[in-house]
Amino acid sequence: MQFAQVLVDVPTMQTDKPFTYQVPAQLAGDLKLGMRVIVPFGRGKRKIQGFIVGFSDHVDFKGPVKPISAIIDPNPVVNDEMLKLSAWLAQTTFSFRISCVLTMLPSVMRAKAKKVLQRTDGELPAALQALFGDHEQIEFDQAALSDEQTKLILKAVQAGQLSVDYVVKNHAKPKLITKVQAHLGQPQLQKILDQVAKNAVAQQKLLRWLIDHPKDAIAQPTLIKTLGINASTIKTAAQKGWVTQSTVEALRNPYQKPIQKNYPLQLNADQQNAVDHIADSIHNDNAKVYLLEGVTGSGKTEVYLQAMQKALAAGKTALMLVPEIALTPQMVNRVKGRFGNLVAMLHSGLSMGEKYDEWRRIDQGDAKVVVGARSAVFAPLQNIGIIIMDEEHDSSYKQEDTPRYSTREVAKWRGQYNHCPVVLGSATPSLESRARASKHVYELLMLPHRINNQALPAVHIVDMRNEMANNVTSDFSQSLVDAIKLRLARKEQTVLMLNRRGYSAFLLCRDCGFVLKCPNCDISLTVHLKGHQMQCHYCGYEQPIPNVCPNCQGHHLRTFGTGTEKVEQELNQILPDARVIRMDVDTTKRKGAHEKLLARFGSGQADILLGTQMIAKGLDFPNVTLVGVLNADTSLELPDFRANEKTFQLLTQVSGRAGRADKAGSVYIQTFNPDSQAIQLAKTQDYEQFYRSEMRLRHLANYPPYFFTIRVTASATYENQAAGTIYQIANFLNGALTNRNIILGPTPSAITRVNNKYYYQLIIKYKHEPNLQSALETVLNKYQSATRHGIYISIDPEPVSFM
DNA sequence: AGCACGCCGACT
DNA sequence: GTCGGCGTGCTC
Repeated sequence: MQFAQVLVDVPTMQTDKPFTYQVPAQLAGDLKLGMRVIVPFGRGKRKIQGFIVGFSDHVDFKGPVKPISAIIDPNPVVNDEMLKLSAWLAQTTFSFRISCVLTMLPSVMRAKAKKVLQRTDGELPAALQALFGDHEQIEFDQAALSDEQTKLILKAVQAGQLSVDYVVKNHAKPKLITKVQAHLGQPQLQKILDQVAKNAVAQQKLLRWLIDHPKDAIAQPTLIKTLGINASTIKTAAQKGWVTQSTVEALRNPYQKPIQKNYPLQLNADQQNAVDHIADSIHNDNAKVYLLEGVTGSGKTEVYLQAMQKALAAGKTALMLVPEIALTPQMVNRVKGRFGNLVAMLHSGLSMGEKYDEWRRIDQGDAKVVVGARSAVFAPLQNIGIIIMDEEHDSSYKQEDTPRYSTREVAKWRGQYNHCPVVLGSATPSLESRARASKHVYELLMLPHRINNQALPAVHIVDMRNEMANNVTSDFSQSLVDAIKLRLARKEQTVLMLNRRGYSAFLLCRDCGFVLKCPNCDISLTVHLKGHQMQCHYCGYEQPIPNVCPNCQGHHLRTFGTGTEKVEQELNQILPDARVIRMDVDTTKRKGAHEKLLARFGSGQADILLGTQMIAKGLDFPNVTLVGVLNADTSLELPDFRANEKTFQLLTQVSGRAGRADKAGSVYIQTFNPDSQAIQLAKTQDYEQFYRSEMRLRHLANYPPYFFTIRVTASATYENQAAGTIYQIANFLNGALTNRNIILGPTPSAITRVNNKYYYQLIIKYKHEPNLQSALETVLNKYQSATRHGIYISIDPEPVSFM
């Protein structure tokens, strides 16, 4: 194997193929497939990161072949499965293979090459001399240097006084700790202890500990802390030969709190049936996809846990995916309580280092169960026995930037590769999945009953048009207020949902009709009382709330569209004694804030939990007997064909938060569209009927699941560039594709300008389109050079929204 | 991406 | 004449 095929870390169309490199003799024995290496690339001395994707004995490339410079990690970081998966992913998501490889790995492996300036010989100009000081080499960070300095440096390089070198920076460093262990036997230590000076207290403490723990290897910092001694005592002890110090890899474990063990629960007949079916596939290496449709509170989680247990019992591993927001401590404790140290967690709350450590635990085979959000679908588990995807309809499973993969599709691919079942679970499956179950592509498993046959909560629809007619300007109907008061009196808890954060959606001048907009985006600014700022939810722009109209200097500015901040204020007025916790992006930004707020609510330190849709999932608080939805219309009014589906799912999910233990629950849904299908059916929580009625609408309008969809977006600095490009693409596609598909648009995207870039899009609806893949690849190739002019094309297969 | 080459206008 | 602006092409 003289040559290696290397995927270079340069995400462009022209470099999206393996490059051939020589295997130098000194690396020949160590190089393995999937290893991360450093290679020279380009004319200069530029060095970059690459991944070995193949070996060969001959070269096809005509031209000089360079040798691989070095190996980055001692072991391969990408296995055979991941190499194949990355190729498939690159093709189906129209993205670069290297981008796919990098998304599968922890972010610390996104190495960046650093330029370093090295002194060679001769006197440097005074200005540069000052820059170097005593150092022989410094980092060449052009951004931190002035133009003058850069010029001087380039001159010095040409004159041979300096040289530019490249260092590929690797952040993926395992954390190392020093362990201490007794080196002598107990009798010898005892003898030393007897002879040691009476005032050498620290040494005595250490010796006593060593005598008590003859075998233990303890982390040095822990030993220092427990004994109250310092590092020099241990150093001296090592020099005297009492102890040995060794450096080992420390894996940061983010959940070190002791977790209460829990045991499998008794299953009801439906649950048992589901577990039996899944177990059957596990034992027969059958890559079947199951749709587990269970009403809220039907015990899906217990089915998951017991199915995973079956996989472990068969000597295999288990992967469980959950929406990011549902990774609550409750969920974590439940899984950890069942499988203990075998569990690795992957979620956004971990630091980069912690994620890397968890990844390594999985890679080394120390963790057999992985629980995590979207990106955990790439966890380097081997010999997977089951993949579970909870709340499979959740939109957070779709990655919204490149590679725009669907977690569900990746999970199914891995199911095929590992010959294991994939379980998609939901109370409100996506219509796509439910339709596939009807066509027997998936096997449908139903959990129609709640645990202990508990009744579903009673749902009341409150017609807000009547409330308005009664001249009520509050965001609360009288019936909802009465219901909350009743819970307060009974010392029960309430969950209130309003799907809009901030104080109010926009600020309007009643004199001239002016609405304050973001200077960078085509969107109105949201009023936030906290910090007294107007905020853009798209680009993060902020400015103080104006006192007078910026347009006419009038004083009649009014806020419209209630957000959670305002509701919190209203609650304090209507129910001054109620203790309210508000949970939205603004109150949960800090690390751990989410958990803290939920823990406070769970322990009864508040009466009302008010939040955006982040409170709709997975919460299980037995004392919650009332759920109020303040405005069910926000998601219904979206200009998206999935508006009904999203509304029904959200209402059903949030309703499921009420009455989960022995107390009956009730739900109040306030709406201006009480007759809408989505809201009427959420009342009875009848998913099957919703499915049937919504399928009819989708069929009539040629929408998914009857059609596949793909979105092509052109973005550019100038509006005419974006528009011009998308029209050219539309023309090309009309010629290149068969006439059996439908192209919607081109149109400006719902928010045409975001962060000073213009977005235009078109949507292709198709059933079977043989030319699609090649036509879209042609589009990408054609417009690849346009990136130089700030024009970008993006292709999104099965977008979650058409906006 | 990032770098070099190369072709044009404006300076010591 | 040469310095440096940016448009273009290539990287094993």
